[in-house]
Amino acid sequence: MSNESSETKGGPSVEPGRYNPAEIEPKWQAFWEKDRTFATPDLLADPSRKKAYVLDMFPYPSGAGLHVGHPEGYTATDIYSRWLRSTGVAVLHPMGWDAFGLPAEQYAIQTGTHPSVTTGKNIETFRRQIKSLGLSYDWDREVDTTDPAYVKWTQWIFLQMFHRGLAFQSEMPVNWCPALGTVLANEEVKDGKSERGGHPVFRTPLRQWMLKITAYADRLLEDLALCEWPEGTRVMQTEWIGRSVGAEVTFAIDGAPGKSLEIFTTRPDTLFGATFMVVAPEHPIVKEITTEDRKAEVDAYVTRSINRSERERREAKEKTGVATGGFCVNPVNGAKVPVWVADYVLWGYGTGAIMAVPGHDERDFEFAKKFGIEVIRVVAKAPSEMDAPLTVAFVEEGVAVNSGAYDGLTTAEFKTKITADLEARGQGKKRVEYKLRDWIFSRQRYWGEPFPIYFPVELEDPSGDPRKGAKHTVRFDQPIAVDESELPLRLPQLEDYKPGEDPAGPLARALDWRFFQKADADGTLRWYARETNTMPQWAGSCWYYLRFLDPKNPSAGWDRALADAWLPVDLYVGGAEHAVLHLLYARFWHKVLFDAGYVSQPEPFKRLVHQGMILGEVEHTAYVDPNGKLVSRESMGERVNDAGEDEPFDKSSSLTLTTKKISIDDVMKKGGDFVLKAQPEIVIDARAHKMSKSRGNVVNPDAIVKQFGADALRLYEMFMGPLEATKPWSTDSIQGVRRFLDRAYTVGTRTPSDAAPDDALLRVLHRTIRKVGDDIAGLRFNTAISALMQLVNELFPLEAPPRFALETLALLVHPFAPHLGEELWERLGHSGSVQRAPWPAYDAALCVDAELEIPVQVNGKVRGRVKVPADAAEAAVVAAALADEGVKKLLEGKQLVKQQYVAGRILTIVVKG
RNA sequence: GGAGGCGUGGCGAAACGGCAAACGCGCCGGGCUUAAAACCUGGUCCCUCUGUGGGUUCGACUCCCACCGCCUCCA
Repeated sequence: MSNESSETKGGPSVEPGRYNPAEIEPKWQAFWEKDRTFATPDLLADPSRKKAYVLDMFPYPSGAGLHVGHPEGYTATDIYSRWLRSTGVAVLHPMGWDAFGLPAEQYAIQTGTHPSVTTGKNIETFRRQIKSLGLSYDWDREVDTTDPAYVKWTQWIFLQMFHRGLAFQSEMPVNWCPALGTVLANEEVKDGKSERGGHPVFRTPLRQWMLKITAYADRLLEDLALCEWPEGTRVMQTEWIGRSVGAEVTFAIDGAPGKSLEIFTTRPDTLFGATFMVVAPEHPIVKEITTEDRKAEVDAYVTRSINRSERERREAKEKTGVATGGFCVNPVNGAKVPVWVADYVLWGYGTGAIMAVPGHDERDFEFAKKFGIEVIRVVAKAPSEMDAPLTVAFVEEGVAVNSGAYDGLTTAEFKTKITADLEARGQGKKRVEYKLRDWIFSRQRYWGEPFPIYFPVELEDPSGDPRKGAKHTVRFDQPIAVDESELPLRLPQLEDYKPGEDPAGPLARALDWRFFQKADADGTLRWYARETNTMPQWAGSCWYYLRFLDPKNPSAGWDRALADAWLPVDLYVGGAEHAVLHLLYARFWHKVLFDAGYVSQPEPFKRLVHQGMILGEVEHTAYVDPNGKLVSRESMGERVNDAGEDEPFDKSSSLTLTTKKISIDDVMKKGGDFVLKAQPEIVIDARAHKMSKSRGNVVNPDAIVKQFGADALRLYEMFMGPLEATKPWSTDSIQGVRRFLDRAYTVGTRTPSDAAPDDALLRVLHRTIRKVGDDIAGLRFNTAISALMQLVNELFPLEAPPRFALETLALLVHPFAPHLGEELWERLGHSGSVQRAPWPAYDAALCVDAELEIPVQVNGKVRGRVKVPADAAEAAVVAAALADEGVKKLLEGKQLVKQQYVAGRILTIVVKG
């Protein structure tokens, strides 16, 4: 109600009787809540009804609150959902919180506040902010992954995997970061340091829970065909799984009858070019094969390598390795080939051993060159090039050369033939290998789901108490599942959340929680120890879309009948940063549940869309050297400074440059560049950057809602450009959509006339109905809004617009600007939500103008325009065109070659002579 | 280095292979006002002009090839 200038600074002031979002938005939000307007219909009671499950990737409720990127995807799904509901579809559109995670725990470490308290507060903020946007979620279905009632079923799913042998323990060399007190995934480690905080990371073997995602590799790959997903995302998943077909080949070890080395290769056709073998430093054969004289060097190398991370080893610029002194025998030609150990071969992939073919593999070539090993060409573009020297590895396919009886075969033929031949001789077989590894599923942290697993404890003194330090051994090799009736297994309260230097994690210190006694079958009390690792943050988000189906069910994670009715998710919207891991993990869990009979759809998410990133406002920056001299863009280079950061420098003077913000008023366009008005020879940068605290260009949605209203924020974010595109923010442009809402309100609240719309207006209305509906279905919200703007511009001059026009406006605008839509609908005399009114229908015949102006093209150029009735036949259009002076002149004395009329669009005539 | 995407007015953008620039921002003028903002109203020329060069086609922003530049992800 307040229109004090201090509160609306920068935004439009509100006069009485005008559009005032501060008044109508809370009003309708309260109405929806009371009216339960967005309650999910009971699909089981009405199984024939069309359904749509519309889902947003639920957020991690961070302390920073909502970001303008969040409303982008949320508004898109909201518009889609509201539109679907008004067309009679049963819609499930829920929201929840992915609330386990590191920040709350870090905060707890610093302040001693329990993470559940921090999490609760953050959720409250997020919920308030999201509700202020007028999003049509069914809030009765809200879920929180940290809620014990939710954790219960996360643990239950884990047990299903455990019982199926899909969850197992393994000693894994992991990325252990003592500072963070956790094991990090490979993608969380950059250059030997943690991505978060930059703490050093070490390779160390640690007992870990693993999930056997590799067992599903083929199905995860194949079923991508069922996913209507962005091409890029499907490609990324495919590459992440990394299926490759090749052969496992057995190389006998020279001088050790009966002993052999198995290698995996995708290029068995290059076997004749194998001039050495390489085994991973972890390979057990290293010990057996290394000769006495090589032992010291090999041992030193192996020790050094094992401490390097896999990533480091893969990315290493310089190949390293040492010869073991041992030899293998090439099964195809009996040649003796030396065996090397080198860390560019990874123990986790294939068999941890390769045959090295320097002629046709880049890494092998590099290695051979460095160590002076022979390079043999066995593939060539043509047989005549069999002796062409190799200056780089020839990795393409071609025809076989120098390969005995196989010479002349194409790469593909050779692969098939040699694989079959090796198999017949028992020296190899076809093998499929994946880049995908099993998923390291445990974290040594507090704020996560505890594993519902415990282990027997063996005491040196059977009457001792392990909680009081009695000597004991935990039998990790005998994991026992917590009985389902005892779920959820809750986290203990702790005073101290710090991870500490013990990789077992903070839960290991909760002795009263960790150790407990239980009676045996014969009645004797025995000690047990709980698992002290917790699950990673991914766990909760792997199945939240299932809990939304049945969020309050105390006796099951979800009801199977509800899953059958609602799945799959019809539209899933979220950031591209989850293109690989979250989506792959969730698909994996889903398939496990599918196999276990808890869901009957093979894939969880049918149509997936990634909303584009919203960047900060465009900034104009000039480069300045230390003497204050401006340096033009083209003489600027980038280099790495002593601190290891990229920095700009002047290529002519070599001085380090700093950036200086330039006001748009001091800038002008020259050619394709922006230059300073005062010094046009200085080219400056004009671009938008990612929003970040350090850059100070973060836009807070709360402030925008306060200044312009939620409908304006929603509309602006949808009007900026295509949903998937990266777009720069512009506060100036919000004024434009706010102005539109203002005008829509002004015209929409005029007293309607009961007269029917005239023909022209009627056609505009029908065309707009069609356009807006089609665009919503295709998620083209920017063009739908443009059509609504045109409609309002059309209606604005009318003092008393026809009632039909105003009702159509209210109905069409409501998915985008729901508060305004409701207000207009109410002011037109309706009671109840506009959401319950049916979406207007259009008449296709009324979607075109009665009379069209058809351009006439002669030899590729538009030479005239003719007005014809919309349904005019080709002959009539041609006749009209020939009557056109300009066209007639061009045709005189020429010979007609071709004439084509594209109905309603264009008439094209081609003449010669 | 690889994969995916994108290059259209001063800016965000629009355009089933068929009138390039809809819609909005900004800018300029007029009205209202003592004045300004807001609001209303009109304008935003010229250049066949869609990153560059080729090709397909009666016709290319759109399809194909090459190049240049930018972004994202992976290495």
